Amino acid sequence: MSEGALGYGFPKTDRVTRRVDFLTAQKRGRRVHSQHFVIVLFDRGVEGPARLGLVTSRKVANAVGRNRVRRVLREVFRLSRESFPPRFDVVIIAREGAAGLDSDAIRAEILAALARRKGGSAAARTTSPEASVKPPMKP
RNA sequence: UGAGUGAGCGACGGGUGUUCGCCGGAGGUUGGCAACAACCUCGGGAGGAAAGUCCGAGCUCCGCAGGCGAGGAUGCAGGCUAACGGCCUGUGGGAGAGAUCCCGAGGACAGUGCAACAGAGAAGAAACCGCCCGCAUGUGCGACCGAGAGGGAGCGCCCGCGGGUAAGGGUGAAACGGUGAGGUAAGAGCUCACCGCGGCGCUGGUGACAGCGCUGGCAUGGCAAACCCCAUCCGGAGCAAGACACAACAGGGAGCGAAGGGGUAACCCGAGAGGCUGUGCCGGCCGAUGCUCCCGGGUAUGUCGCUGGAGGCCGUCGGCAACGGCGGUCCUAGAGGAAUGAACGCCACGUCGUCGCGGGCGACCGCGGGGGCGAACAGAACUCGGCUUACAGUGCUCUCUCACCGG
RNA sequence: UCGGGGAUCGUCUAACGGCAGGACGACGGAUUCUGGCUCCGUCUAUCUAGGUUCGAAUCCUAGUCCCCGAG
Repeated sequence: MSEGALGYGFPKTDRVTRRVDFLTAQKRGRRVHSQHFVIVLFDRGVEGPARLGLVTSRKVANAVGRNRVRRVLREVFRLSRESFPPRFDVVIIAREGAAGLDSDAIRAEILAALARRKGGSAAARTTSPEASVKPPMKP
């Protein structure tokens, strides 16, 4: 794949697809909580793009509602790649009530949570990964 | 005329544009020995219930001579179907004013059970209050008869014995046929008429059953969604089935393990067979519980199973119908942390105001313009046939209610 | 995908097909100077919809929700 150029695509390599990866991320990763989501960030230690994994249990909604939440979360990931640090596995766990939100509310909540992480304990680590990220190109 | 209510039946379950994306398919370009990867083009990508997972099958693996039993399911008849607990057409019941709808609808003389409370009595019954007959008969009053002794109809109160009876009272969800008449001491299917029930016969029907006739006085009380009996059906598991290819680790086998040394031996030491440091040399590090190869097993993982099928639509023929035959035509989801989306529009649709035009005596209706609001239930995970449940709107039929208009 | 179990006062739990009981709690009262303890009394429930039965928490059917197990 083309090195590091962040388009708006969402190929399979940018997803967490193995159960083991989910488990290690949830076991070792850092957690950021918001009202309707839990975001787990785990540094794989290997160079590569950010990968997204989604967890929506049956408590969130019925199948249609769970699908919608996942699609919107993917859309947030896809259109706001600069907010997701490379090398990290990002697992987003939806909580009860997430299905009642509209797209804008979900986007705002996720981005706010990620920004809070940077402003917090991650400040010491500075922005070395983020610096190499090119700003998103115009569509 | 309009609005609404309830019930039933049927079909449907929006279309489309732009931008950015997703899934798998075909073709092409580039890179690579190849597997493959990236990109480009083309066309495809949720449902009537995809849902619940309640039945029935296909498919796959395991098991299997046959019989009996256990366990489970079904239960009016005939038909349809690959099959079904499904569907169709009927039969018999039930509900309703009606359109119409509902029914697990075999057996209670095979056996075992259950029925609280009330009531005399609750199962092949009983005699409480009653009614009737016979016998026995206490006490008070006592018309009347008699000269008297005494007898004594009758009335009041109290108390039996034996028998008849199942009509009446009352209890209950249910009391061993119902109503009426005759009959009787009083009563009783004791007799009769009608109804119900059973049996037999005839007729119609493939049958469930229906109609008619004769007959029995009725020993058919209820509950089997109590145990159960009878009849029929059922081997078990499920695509995480199952098949194939194969890492690591562990297991088995073979080979290597110098010179030299120790030990009876297994084996050990060792300047080292070999490995790491990208490769070669030097150097460094590790190093016999090691290294290399082979074997079967088959985990992680990958591939297959994986979608063209008891398929949809149209026509025609047979059938009341479910359905079937024939002909034509169409096929376009196949993922695997799980695609079919997001944003902004346009057009249809429904609804609420409003404006214009047309129709009608009128209540109102139709068409058009512009605007606001709304759009359900729900997401394929091997595939079919059903059932059940959820659902915005829309069509038809029937019922009822209200408002208004005309007569 | 398959299998099992459950739902009863606010909570935890009982109940051969026959009046839904108990404990804690709540409320009211008594006792106390007040509160607690104690005593007395009261209130409150069968998950939903149908069906069988004279009668259903119990039996049957459908649905909703919860819990557990197997791969």
